[in-house]
Amino acid sequence: MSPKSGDDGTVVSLSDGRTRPRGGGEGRRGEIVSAAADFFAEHGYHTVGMREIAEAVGIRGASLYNHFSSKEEIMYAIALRMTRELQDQHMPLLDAAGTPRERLANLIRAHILSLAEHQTEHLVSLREQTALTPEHLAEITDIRKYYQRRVRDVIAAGVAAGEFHAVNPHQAAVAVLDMMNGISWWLHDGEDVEALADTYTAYALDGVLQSGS
Amino acid sequence: MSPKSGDDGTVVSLSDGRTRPRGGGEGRRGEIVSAAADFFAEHGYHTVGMREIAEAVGIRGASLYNHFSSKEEIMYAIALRMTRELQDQHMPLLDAAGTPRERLANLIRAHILSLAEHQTEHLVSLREQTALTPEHLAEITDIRKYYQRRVRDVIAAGVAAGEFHAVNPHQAAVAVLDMMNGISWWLHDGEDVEALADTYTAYALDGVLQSGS
DNA sequence: GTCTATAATTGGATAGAC
DNA sequence: GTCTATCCAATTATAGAC
Repeated sequence: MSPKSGDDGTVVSLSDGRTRPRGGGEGRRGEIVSAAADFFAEHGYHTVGMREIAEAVGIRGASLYNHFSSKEEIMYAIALRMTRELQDQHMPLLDAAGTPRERLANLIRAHILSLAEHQTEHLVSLREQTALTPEHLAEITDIRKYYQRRVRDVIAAGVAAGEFHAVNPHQAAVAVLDMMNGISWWLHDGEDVEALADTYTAYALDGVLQSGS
Repeated sequence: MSPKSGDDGTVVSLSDGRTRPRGGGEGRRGEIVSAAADFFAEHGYHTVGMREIAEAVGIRGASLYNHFSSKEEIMYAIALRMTRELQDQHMPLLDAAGTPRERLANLIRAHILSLAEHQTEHLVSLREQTALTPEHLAEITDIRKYYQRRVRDVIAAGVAAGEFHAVNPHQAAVAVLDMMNGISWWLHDGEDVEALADTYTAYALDGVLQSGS
């Protein structure tokens, strides 16, 4: 087994010809999460059975319980991966040097690019929140709220610096995030994601945040 | 039974002190749909049992089948009520006299007001699409697409008239609709809906549609 | 870590009396 | 139209061998 691969040797080919183990490098667990996310996105959390998920990764239903203690734990892993990944990768962009406008532009671009890269997981973690236990939901919600607060703060900083006209940073942050997250519902393969990111950056920075409301 | 009421006499009090039968005036069926929508919004379609819905309207689970042939038919009624209502009530606003900008402003306001009035149904019909049969989903999707096309067309008309700067009416329509529909997820009682409609109208007309992308 | 077999429960839907 | 009683299928999760 020469190129580094998943536990069963499954690999995913990248655009430059190299390969990486399927499932985000977490081995079998990552494989399961990715397969489950695809099914959940297509058919919804509750219509998908453990047997289907298992079959997709080449094992039997019962064997899933060697990796996750319940179906909900798989869903939780999806939601956590998405929210944490967005937070860990994007918050540094808001902490970096630059004007508020520049920092927000970087975040919007990064947000849309990761959303496009993990579209199914993102859609599932937005749509299937009711599948989470109250404790897990609370944890996910906290992370989301923190992310939203940070966006609000950089908008407020931009308003203070005279770069934006919006008078209500909280409401503007919600509107911009809802507009971006909506992309998860309709983005299809073959779309020019870079152009999409440019367009939405303009919608936000030269649009919503200049509307003077 | 003096004021007009539901089959069981249940009434809803309006802001001016008058009452109307609960459930949108469709009698028992409307009552069931409203109760189901509340539960679906709170806990998700699949976590809610027929027995719970029945109990909420004061009957037994089996009796629901005198009004709906299946649980999915209840969900379908929710989705159809929301999509058709938006279409029937709002398309005339786009057909009326006035500039594209004025007509779109009227639609945005009406969209947000009905969304606030029927928030739970709206959230459910957006989020629980995977609960619908393929046939019903296709029907709902067609109505949604038509609505979106009409918004795109009025944007295109506004661009042609020099009222808007957006170069891609389709993408701008999607962004504006996603931004508005996002409201369903977080709107809470006591919010000033009129002010919200004003703000979002500005986000769209003076924001996204002036961003020049 | 995966398997077969099965437990345990849930939940949508039906039958037939009233 | 509503009830009680029940069926039946599906599905999460466990037990214990390999």
